[in-house]
Amino acid sequence: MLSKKTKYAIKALVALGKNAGNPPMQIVRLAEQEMIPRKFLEQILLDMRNAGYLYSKKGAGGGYSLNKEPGDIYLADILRITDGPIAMVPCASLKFYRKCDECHDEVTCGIRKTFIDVRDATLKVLAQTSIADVIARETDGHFIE
Amino acid sequence: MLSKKTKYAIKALVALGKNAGNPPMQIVRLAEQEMIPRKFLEQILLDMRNAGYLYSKKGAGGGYSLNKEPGDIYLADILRITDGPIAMVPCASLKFYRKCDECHDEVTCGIRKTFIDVRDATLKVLAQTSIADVIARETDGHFIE
DNA sequence: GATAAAGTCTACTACTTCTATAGTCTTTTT
DNA sequence: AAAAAGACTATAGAAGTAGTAGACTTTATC
Repeated sequence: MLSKKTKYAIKALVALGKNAGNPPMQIVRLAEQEMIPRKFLEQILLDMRNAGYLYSKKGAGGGYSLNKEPGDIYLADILRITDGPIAMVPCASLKFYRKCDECHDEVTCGIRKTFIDVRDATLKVLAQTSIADVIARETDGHFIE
Repeated sequence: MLSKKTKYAIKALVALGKNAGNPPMQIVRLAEQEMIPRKFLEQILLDMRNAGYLYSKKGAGGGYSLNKEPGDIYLADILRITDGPIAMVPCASLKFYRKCDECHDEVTCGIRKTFIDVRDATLKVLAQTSIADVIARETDGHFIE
């Protein structure tokens, strides 16, 4: 399951993406608008800023804005910042590889192979879906339905 | 992340799959062989028995065996028993659908649409990979490497 | 240069879920 | 009757998640 942290992160990025062009958005406003606990959002934004996805400005008139194009921010990268590995087992992770405690021989592990396939399938979606895509899809809904 | 419960479940099914044809396997033996805490395994096997995947027999000479062909037990079904939903957000789940608390309008939610795609990609693997496949893949490794 | 408006950073608490263990009961075989 | 198994329920400890608190720093503006 996706953590709330990650959902909040995506929502915040989407909101900031829509706000592009305007003056930066304050945490408080963003929190109210997206119904995210303020202090929790604060931490999340900080993480994403430190990862280079957001630009922040202190002081009066300050706030947050995107540091990249919405089309260049992929969900896979966000998930990794907020939730860590995308793979369902550590030994199948690309960026957070770790040996599984339960695993004796990784080379012949049938479970591992399957979950590498799952990881690849998941990444095929998440590494190709950007914040811009999410925004685009928000309004699509009416036509599909 | 996959829970230990699920990993243990898969390992147990694989072991029982290999044991097919022989007399049923006792929990204690299975636990020792697969290095799974005995009482924890007990619960897991019980869940899978109640879900119809295992056959159990009490008393001397009793134990556990598969109640289906290894080729008819799919990982997706096991995951659902032990870990619940496969989708990363409840509102994108096929079998455990639930509204997301953070979501206002599900129809236009761009996040939901993306995670339905992820779910479909994941299921394409997990709903087509059986215990028999996992067993087959265990020995494949040598040739691939 | 003082004040206020922002973000930064660290620590902590409450809650929930996961992992594991314990113990008692039931069934079946010998 | 005794022993060998599984069935079932309760509980404890550990880890992770969500959220809160508060003191600190930077910047704009008057």
